Amino acid sequence: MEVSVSQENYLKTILKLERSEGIASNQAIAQNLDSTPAAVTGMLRKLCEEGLVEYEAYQGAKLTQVGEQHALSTVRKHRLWEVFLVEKLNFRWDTVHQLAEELEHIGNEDFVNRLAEFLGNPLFDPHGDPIPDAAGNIRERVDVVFSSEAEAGTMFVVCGVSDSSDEFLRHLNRLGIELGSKYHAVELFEFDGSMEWSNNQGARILISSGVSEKILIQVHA
Amino acid sequence: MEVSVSQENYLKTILKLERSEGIASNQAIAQNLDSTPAAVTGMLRKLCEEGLVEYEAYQGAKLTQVGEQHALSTVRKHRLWEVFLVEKLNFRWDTVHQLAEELEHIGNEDFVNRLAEFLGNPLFDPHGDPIPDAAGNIRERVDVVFSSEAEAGTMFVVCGVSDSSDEFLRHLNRLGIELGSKYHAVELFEFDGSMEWSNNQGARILISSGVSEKILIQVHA
DNA sequence: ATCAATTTTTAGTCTAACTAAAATATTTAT
DNA sequence: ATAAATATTTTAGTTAGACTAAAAATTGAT
Repeated sequence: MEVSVSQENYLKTILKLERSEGIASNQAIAQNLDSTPAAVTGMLRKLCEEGLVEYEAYQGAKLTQVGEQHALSTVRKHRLWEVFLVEKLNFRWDTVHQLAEELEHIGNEDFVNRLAEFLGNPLFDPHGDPIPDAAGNIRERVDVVFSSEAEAGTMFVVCGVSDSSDEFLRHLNRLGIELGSKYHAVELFEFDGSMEWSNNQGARILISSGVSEKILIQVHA
Repeated sequence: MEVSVSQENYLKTILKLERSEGIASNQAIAQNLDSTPAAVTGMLRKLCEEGLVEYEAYQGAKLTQVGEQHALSTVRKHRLWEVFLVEKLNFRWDTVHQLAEELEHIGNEDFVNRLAEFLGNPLFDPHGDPIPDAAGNIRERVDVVFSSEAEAGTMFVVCGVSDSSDEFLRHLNRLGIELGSKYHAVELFEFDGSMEWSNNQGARILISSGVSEKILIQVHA
């Protein structure tokens, strides 16, 4: 049973939509993959025939056990490669997505597991996204909230982003924000939802609500 | 200028044939890629239009400067990935070819160079094949001969193979021969060209001419 | 029950690479 | 120099995989 690159991208998208919306609608899949609902119908039929997706006409798509394992394996590969690229090859976190998008389609389980082992079985990728283990289990993080929720006066650590686009990550680079950065929430401006943060050197930065709503943090005890 | 996977495989094949035969004939290319001369003609036209190959009808193909650089870069990637797979992920040398064949088509110069740097800019891959440097220079080895040439009484080190097929490498595994193995040529049997070697523990093995003609060695001074 | 939104069907497109067989060019041997 | 053998190219069409536009069907909300 050969799964094509395009098919793997469908599986990944369906996994994501299933987790966020419960079911993957045709239109949502099309939007995510920059395609059309008609094309999606065709592919869902094929994936259904191959036992990767449960699909009844007009009822949207869900992954089968097999399909979900495959999708999780692809996500696992993607995130492991991102770790490799950042930690071993010294890429910046805003430049690894496209390469990982290509690398994720190569090789079998054995290969991925060796890669994971080599990297020390990391739990999170450079954007803070959890890496599924060999069995497909994702340890979801607890105590993680969006930085827009941080109350004035609290200390926190940046531990993820909900948008891994190059543009957003480059913006964070300019602000000097990266995974592990520690800040103090100085003030929330009700007027526009923007915030002022200070770092442990006392330097202050202003964060727009658009940005603070995409940064994941853990508040210090 | 996008070069497809298939095109990169053509370039690699032409490079190989050019080095061994001076020019790459249509038939030879077809044979190497398990295709037909007619298909090769079509692809050579396309590669010529894209400036990767010099090609005049009926005259065979040669790489242009650009085409050669591209082919060398692909070979570089292939061999670096083989080093990665064997040294970092602990694959055996007879199991890395297919994976490297897929990995070699991913990413740009920057990526390869970082990979090389990470691996310590190795000069040879796990089969003893030289790895082109970033500029495309291959340091060909000197003092290397086929083991079938070893005279009785000499000591030598295995430093390469001219056949990297899984079958051959697995055969060497069974014989206990690997890169860096040291042997003493005990005797050459004129009858069938087979040889007897002994290792530094005194264990003796019989090597058929078919095998000794594919093993590259450096004779000890 | 009706209408708007969504999904599916239909019919056909596109790209990249391939093949078989006929036609043409080149090379080799005489 | 020329015929025969060999190699290459042309022609015409195939295949695979995924896509599109527009028409038809279905669903869900009121």
